[in-house]
Amino acid sequence: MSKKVIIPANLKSTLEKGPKIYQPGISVDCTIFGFHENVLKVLLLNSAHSNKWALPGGFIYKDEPIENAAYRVLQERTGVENIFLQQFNAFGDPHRSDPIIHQNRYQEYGIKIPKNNWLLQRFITIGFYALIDFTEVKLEAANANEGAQWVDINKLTNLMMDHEAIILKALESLRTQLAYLPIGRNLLPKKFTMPELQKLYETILDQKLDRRNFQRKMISFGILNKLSETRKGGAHKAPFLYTFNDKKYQKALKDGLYGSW
Amino acid sequence: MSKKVIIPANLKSTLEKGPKIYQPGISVDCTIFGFHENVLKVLLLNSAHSNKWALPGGFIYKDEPIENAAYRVLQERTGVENIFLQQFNAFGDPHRSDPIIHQNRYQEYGIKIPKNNWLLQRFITIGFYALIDFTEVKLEAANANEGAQWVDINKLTNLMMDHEAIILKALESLRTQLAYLPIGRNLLPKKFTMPELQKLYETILDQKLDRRNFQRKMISFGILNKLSETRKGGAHKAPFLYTFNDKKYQKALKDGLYGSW
DNA sequence: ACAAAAGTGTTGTCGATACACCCATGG
DNA sequence: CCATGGGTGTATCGACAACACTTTTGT
Repeated sequence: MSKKVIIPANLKSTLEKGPKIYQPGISVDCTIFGFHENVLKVLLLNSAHSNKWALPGGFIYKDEPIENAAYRVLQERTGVENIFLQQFNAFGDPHRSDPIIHQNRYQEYGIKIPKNNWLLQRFITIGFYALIDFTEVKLEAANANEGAQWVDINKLTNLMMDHEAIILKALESLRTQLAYLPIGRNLLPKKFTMPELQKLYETILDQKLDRRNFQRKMISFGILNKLSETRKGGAHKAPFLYTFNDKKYQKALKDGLYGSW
Repeated sequence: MSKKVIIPANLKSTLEKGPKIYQPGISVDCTIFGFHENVLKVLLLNSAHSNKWALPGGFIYKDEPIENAAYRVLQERTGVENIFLQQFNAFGDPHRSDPIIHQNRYQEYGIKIPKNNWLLQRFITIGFYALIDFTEVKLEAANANEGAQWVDINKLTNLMMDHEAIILKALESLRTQLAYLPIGRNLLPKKFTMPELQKLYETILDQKLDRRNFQRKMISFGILNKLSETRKGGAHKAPFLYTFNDKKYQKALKDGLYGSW
């Protein structure tokens, strides 16, 4: 897992006070999906020194629900309010966390982690995935050495620990959910066109879909409002804009797109 | 969560050595589904004194994968080998575990848990559900005060902490999986009849299904072997027996019953 | 005017549903 | 011999996939 936004002064205090204020041995990690220029991306942190990518993650305060901890991480990294957040799996291989990673990270600031410090012990992480409107995120470097960046999901490389496996599992879960829950509400801007929505589906599913059948199906779900405006400025015929019908969207989130058996 | 099979002598050692051999603050809880006499049941433990039902659960050894811990719990309670085991959710409300429960439990053996003992702290539990062939389970009382019993899922009452919520979430997950994964392999005896399989589905889904359509659909999945034997002894026409085709069943477990999009 | 993208319509196929009939068995 | 439950067949409906034609827009 990774840590919340910190400055060196806080690092030391985390080492000492960590076990007192956090649940020991547990973390949350968030796979944050965004969609931009027809590419599905994941928000990752990179450490200038270690040259490894990491999922945004954090610890859980002693009196904090797990979901809140995940939400806190998202807020810190993206500042976005309207987020779809879903717990999907716990990762607990005994050797998934590598003490050396923490050692190196602290080394960058000239700090040596004492032996047997809680940070060096085994961590079980609870994985969440989040869907976020790319256009609403303003990336702010936590500090000079740690920046957040969007990374193409098909170009993942050089990830820390088991973070790549976590992302792949998140994607798998997202695909499964796609089959019976509406998405897009959090991945697209308020107003969007049908082709944009279709591209999103095609990207997540990694598969071409028929333009007309897709449109009919989406409309049949009854969660869209068709606007009379069109998206001007494209090179060709202007497509209509849509918004999600919030009420019906929420209902579909609860009951599923197809109702029950 | 609950603890593994223990005798009083072990209770004290758990208090002291617990934090050294187990991951602190984390447990696993197993919702074990069985099917018998057309009723879906869950395997629960009851404490003679506390008069509360609890899910079989346990702790995770320092060097043990989470799944192994869950499997260990299943083995201890059921002795069954062929088990479908699935992680489905982590439960982490800060106030879900109640120190008084542990105090009372130990009180039964005349032991008082020291203040600040690890057992009294917050626990996050990782929920698994298991599907088990009812006929293969031999319930053995762990000790005089703690017995395991099958409880009708529609008659849950007086459960410990958040265990009822965990079971309901497990059932919900099971229903969802039913839509795209084969089940039954672990819930039914080797040989079974189509009406029996149907009853299983109807029970899990809590819904009547058409006899003939159900049969056609099941056969179309291609995971069944029809035997030439029939189930004699019933009051009416003898139904054919089936077995699962293990190879194709495993394949369906991987790829889903409908393939991918 | 034309290429490229978007809107809209039609048809065939396959699976899901609904129902009807026949067969076997125990009482 | 009849009530009950199980095996098998068929008609219909609807969802989905495949495909064609028209409309709009920028260049």
